[in-house]
Amino acid sequence: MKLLMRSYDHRKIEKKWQAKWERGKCYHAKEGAGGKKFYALIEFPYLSGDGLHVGHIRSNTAMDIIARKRRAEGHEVLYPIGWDGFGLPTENYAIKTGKSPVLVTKQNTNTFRRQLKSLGFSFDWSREINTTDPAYYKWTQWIFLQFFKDGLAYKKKQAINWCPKDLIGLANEEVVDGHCERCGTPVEKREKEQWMLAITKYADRLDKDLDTVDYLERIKIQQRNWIGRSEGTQIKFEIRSTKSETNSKSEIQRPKQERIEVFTTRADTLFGATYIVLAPEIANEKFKSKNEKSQFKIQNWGEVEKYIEQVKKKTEIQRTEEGKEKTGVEIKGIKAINPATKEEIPVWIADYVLPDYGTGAIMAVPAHDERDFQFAKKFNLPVRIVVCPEYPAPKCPVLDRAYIGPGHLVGSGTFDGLTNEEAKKKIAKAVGAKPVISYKLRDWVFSRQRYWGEPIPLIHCDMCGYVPVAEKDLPVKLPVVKNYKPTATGESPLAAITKWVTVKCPKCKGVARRETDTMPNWAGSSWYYLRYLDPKNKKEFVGKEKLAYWSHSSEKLPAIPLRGISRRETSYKLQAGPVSWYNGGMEHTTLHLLYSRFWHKFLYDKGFVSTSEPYAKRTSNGLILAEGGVKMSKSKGNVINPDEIVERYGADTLRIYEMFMGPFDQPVVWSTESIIGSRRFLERVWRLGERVTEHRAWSTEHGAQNTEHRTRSTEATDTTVQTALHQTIKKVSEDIETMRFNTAISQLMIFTNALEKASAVSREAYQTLLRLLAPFAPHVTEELWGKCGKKQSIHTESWPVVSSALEGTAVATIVIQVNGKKRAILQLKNGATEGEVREAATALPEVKKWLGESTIRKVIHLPNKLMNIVVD
RNA sequence: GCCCGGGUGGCGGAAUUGGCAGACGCGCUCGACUUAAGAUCGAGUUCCGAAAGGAAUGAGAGUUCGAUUCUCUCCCCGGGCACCA
Repeated sequence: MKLLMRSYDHRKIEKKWQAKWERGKCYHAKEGAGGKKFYALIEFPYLSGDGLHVGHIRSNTAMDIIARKRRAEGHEVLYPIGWDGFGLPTENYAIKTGKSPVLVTKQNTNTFRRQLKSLGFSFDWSREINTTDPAYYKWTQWIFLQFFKDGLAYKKKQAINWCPKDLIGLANEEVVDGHCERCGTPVEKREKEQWMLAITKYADRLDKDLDTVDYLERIKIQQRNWIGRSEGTQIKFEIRSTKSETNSKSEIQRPKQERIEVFTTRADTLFGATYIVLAPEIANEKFKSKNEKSQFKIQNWGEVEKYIEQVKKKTEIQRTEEGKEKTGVEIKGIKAINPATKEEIPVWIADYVLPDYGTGAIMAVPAHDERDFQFAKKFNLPVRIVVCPEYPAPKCPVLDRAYIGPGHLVGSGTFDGLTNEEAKKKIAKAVGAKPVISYKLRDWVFSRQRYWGEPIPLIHCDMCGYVPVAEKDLPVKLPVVKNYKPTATGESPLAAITKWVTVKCPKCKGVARRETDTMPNWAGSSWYYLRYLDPKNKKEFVGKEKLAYWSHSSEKLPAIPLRGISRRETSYKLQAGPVSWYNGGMEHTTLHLLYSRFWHKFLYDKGFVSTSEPYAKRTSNGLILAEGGVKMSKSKGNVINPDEIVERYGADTLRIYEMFMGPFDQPVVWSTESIIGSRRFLERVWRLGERVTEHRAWSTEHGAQNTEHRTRSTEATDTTVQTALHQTIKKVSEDIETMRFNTAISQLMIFTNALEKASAVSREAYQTLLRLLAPFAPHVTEELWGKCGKKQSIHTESWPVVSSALEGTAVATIVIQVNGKKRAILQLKNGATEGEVREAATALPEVKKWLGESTIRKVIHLPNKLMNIVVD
């Protein structure tokens, strides 16, 4: 085992400074007068029983570095911390151990708080919040009621994703490959009454407004894909009973016109639509009663119904596992009329058509859609080519797969010869189709049938329906119960507590029942960043002044390309905040990040917040994987406990190590073996202090060891050190902004190496090194700063700036190439002309050798950088 | 299948308007110090070659005086979505 340097005792130093900072309230956001404000945010930890993960430290350290740099740059910084507590892991743990979730939460909070404090993050601890605190979830409930009052929270009976192990309904976002995101059990479908939040009402703005925020491009792309905006048209198909054609006697068999509307993005292929397909669920709604009333005589209704039943029973996985193998049933007795060709085409039902996308019905164009093609092949339906890549089409080929590319129209009457893009609009217009935008995004299933969540603050009265709990009666507190176990019936355990459930209706005072479903664990985190601004407010979820104060905290953002915004309507004022910079995990992109944007937009529409987006900037860090490149997990026993690393190497070393491991936005593999490098670096910085000779503190403490160094000159005369110093200031400053922490640290190491090799270590150079290193390693730099005789904290120092006078160098290093291969390096004066460089270069023996007798064809010269001499 | 990343020494990784490939760190080798080990310091460490030199950034082609970087074709790894009409 490696031994660590003894004079740098991280155990003593780190505890000492943490206590001092806390006593001095050094990192409390001051809320003084004006000035630049900066709100740095990390995702507050979920209070799992496993304690802090090295992944938390990666994200927290990054934002801590940025927060500390901003303070040094004169910003007023808010960097808060809190706890996300509700949800299944805590509840399951409580059930397993028999402890109450409240107690478990308290214990976990204490663990997390201790661990986070041991790492020296500059959090404002006076603003701690906890989503399970009634004083907090009162406002989560209050916001829910605002949704309810606006009709955006509604109850709906529908087939939902049900996890048979966790006994809980899941949101679409929580289902991964047909399995429960949490426990991996295959998800079943269940008909249940659920509370829903109408996030789809905001689909358009959630997509469009991404243009106004500075998120990593891949985050935007992932959200856009999830929202799944697509522009198309709805086309009406008339439905006729086939019997009515052959038997014209009966009036009943000549019903009023019936229509099916389909959604398509390929109106250009309408002439190739050879059948239409309904989602089974839609067919049931549409034709069941009509069939019974014999408006339409469907000859095989029994068969159709049987298929509908089969589909209902299928689980998500069964549906996906079957993959491309299509199933379906023709509805016999009716036909649809293709509005372009006026032909009668058959009507089918099949589960490859989804009930909740578009209209739940499609026109099938087998020649130009892969799924329709497979279906047509299986059921022997006609394939009609209407788009050809070449025009005029050479001859009609037999397709072995659908052609989905662009081309010119064929077999489409007067539209022949048009490009399919032109035809899209013209055909849609000709058949009176209206433009429609569809989204993949679904409304958010918002109820959970479990104990450990915010109770939904509604009361059901037989007379009045659902009535909101009066604002003065909030919060609706979770009752203390003996049994938290979920019930297999799909009812929350709260339903069993008669005393809690039975209440008076707030409206009519009759006997009524409380809603017993609770909210999903995403509720509390959808607005927590607002509560940090005013965590103790009893009257409002956030005070107006506090909100206004921090809502202007967003930095001037760099110009970001506004993708397509010119074409889209921007009728409302767009502004992002209060959060200036939010870092977190990629895994929350389509969950928490999307949900909280939705909540914020709603609050904005209600006038409660003044910005249309909550986060001006969002970045994301890669995962930390266990050695071997696998995920850390308790079951694999490869979880790194940060406590042990802090104890052995110190918080500063761990922070440096995690930032140095690799590119911040990419996954990195943990290597305990490599940590020593970060520790050695800090030890070298420590030892370097002993060579800053003119200071008394060092000379008294370490006098005996460094008499040799003290005799050397202390003047900062070494220009290479000066140049390196300014390069370092520049590089570190830039790299922090772009989150390239690994190369920032590498530069600090390079500079440290340079100082070690220098004949003398100037006080200026050393202290600047400490200031640049301080955000990364706050404790050891604070200690060394004190040793330099400073009375004030290093973390109140201003950020070093590059002095432009020292940036340029007098000497340029020029690479000399012959035929593109490096052959020599020249040191010449800055700004040497091509002639001068050429003369000097060709004089060099190592260049001469390569030039030989051959003639020079060409010379490429990049001033101060490179010369390439091209010969035969 | 579609959409994002990524592929560079024994390992983590540097290198951008195309211009010194392998910075920085880990590991390893040799040396100094030490009774010894560790720590520390010094030298070395892509491959082939004794050297001169040559080859090399997943594979192959192209553009260029010059390609890790740009273009095309393909392979592999990670992540996301997945019958979304």
